[in-house]
Amino acid sequence: MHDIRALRENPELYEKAWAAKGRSGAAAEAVALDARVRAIKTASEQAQAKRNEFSKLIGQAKARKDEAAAQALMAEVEALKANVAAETEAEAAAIGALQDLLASLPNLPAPDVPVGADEHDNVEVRRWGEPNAIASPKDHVDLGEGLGLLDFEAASRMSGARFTVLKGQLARLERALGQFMLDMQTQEHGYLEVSPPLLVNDAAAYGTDKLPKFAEDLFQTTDGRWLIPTAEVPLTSLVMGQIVPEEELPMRVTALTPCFRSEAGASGRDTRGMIRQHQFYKVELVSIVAPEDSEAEHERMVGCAEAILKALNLPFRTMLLCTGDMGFGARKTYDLEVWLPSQGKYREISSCSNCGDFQARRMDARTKKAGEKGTRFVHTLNGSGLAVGRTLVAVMENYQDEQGRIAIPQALHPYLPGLTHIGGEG
RNA sequence: GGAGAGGUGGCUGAGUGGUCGAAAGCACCGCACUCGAAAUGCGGCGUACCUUUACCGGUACCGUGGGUUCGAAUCCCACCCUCUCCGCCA
Repeated sequence: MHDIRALRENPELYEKAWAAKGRSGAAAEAVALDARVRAIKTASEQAQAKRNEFSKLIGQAKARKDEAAAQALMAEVEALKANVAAETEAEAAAIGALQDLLASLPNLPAPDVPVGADEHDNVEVRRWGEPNAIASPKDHVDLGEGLGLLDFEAASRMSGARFTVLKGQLARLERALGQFMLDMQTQEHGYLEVSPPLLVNDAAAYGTDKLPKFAEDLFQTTDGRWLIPTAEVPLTSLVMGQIVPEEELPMRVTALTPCFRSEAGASGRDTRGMIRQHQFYKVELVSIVAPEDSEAEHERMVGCAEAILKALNLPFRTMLLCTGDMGFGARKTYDLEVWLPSQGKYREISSCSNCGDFQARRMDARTKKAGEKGTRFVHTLNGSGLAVGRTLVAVMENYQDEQGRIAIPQALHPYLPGLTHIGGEG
C-alpha cells in the first residue's frame, strides 16, 4: 500500500516506477481519485454535521418534553436524510476505488536499485567458492533415483506433477538440512524460532501483498483460508494491527515450514526434478525494524542467508535484482544463487527483500517510541535462509562422486551421526 | 458439534436510543506544595482522516459487517474472537 500523501506531493516519482512496470498513467489516476475522495468526503462530512446538529436539537426538545418542536425539527431533517445517504455512499465508493487502485500497484524500488527489464539486468554483487570440477555431473534426479531414494512416479500417482517422495537417508538429509539452518539462524544470528500456522486468512495474505493480485499463485482451503506460500506470511503477520514499542525492535523471527505454491504461471518451467514443486520446506527469516534501520538490516539478513551456503561449502553468487525482476512488495532484493553442476549455472536458492513500509501500511503495523506522541509504520524484511528443497538439490549435485554417491557436508555431521555418504555401503 | 457467558480507551470497569468520544479508578504527563522525594491538590491525557499557514472546526471509530431510526456503545441480523460445561478428537 502506498502513502497517498507522498504520492500527491511527488507523482512523477511514482509514475516513473509504475510506467516501467506497465502501469503508465496510474499515478495520475490515483491523484485524480484522491482529489475526488477528498472533495466527496468534505461534502459528505458537512451533510452529516448538519444532520447531527438537527438530531441534537431534537434530543434537546425531547428532553424538555417539547414534542411539537421535536416533530417540527424531525420534519425538517427528513429532507436531509436522502442527501446524507447519497453522500456517504459516494464517499465509500470513491475510497474503495482508490484503495483498490493503490493495492494493485507495486512498491517503489529503492534509489540504488539498478534499472533493468528482466533477470539479465541483475547485478552480481559478489561471488563465493569455486565450482568443483566434476566430470559429467549427474543431476539430482538421476542421482536420487539411482540411489532408489527419490521417487517422482509414486508422488505423481498420489498427488500429480511437481511433488516428490524422498526416502531413507535422503529424507533424513532433508530433515538434517532444515534443522541445521534453523539452529544456525537461532543460535548464531539471533532469530527467534517460531512455529506458525500454515493456514492463514485473507487479512494476513493481503497484508503480505499476496492478495488480491496473486490469489492464483496460492492454494485455498474449502473454508476460505490460504495455505502459506512462504512463512513470510505468518511471521510478518505477527505484527499485523499492532503498535510495537520501539525498544522491542529489531524483532527477528524465523520458522521452518512447508510452503505451498500453485505455480500457476510456471507451467512448462523446471518440470524435471524438485527445483520447482507445489510443496517444499523453507527456513524463512523475517525482521521487523524501525524505518531508519531497514537498509542495514537488509545487508545483515543477506549475510545470515549466505552463512548457510558458506557453512555447507556450496559455491554461490549474490545478485542485486534490477527494477524489472523485483517482486511486487519489494523495495530492494538480493537473490542468492547456488551453483548447480548439472545445469552448469547458478540457480536461485534464496531471496532477501526489504519491503520498507509497504507491507506495514497494508497490515497497519506501527511502532511507537516510549513517551513520544504518534506512531510510525515499521519496515518489514523477509528472506529465505534457505529453501531446504533446493539446498538438498545443491548438496546432492555438488557432493556427488563418480559412483553416484553423495558425501555429507562437514557441517551436517552433527545432524547425521556416523553417516559420511549416502549410497554404497554408507 | 451442542449449551451458556462475554468482547467498551494503555489497563480495570460504568454506561434507561438523545450534549456519550464515552463515568470512575489505575497508569502516564505538567503545575503547585517540598531542600528533595513520597503523600496530597489542580490541570492535562485515545486513534485516523478532512478543512486550515496556524488556531479553531468537522467526520468516523465502543469485536467486524449490515440494518432500524431524525439520532445507535445502547435495538435487530449475520459473522469473528475469547471463556465455561458437554460431546468428539491427534
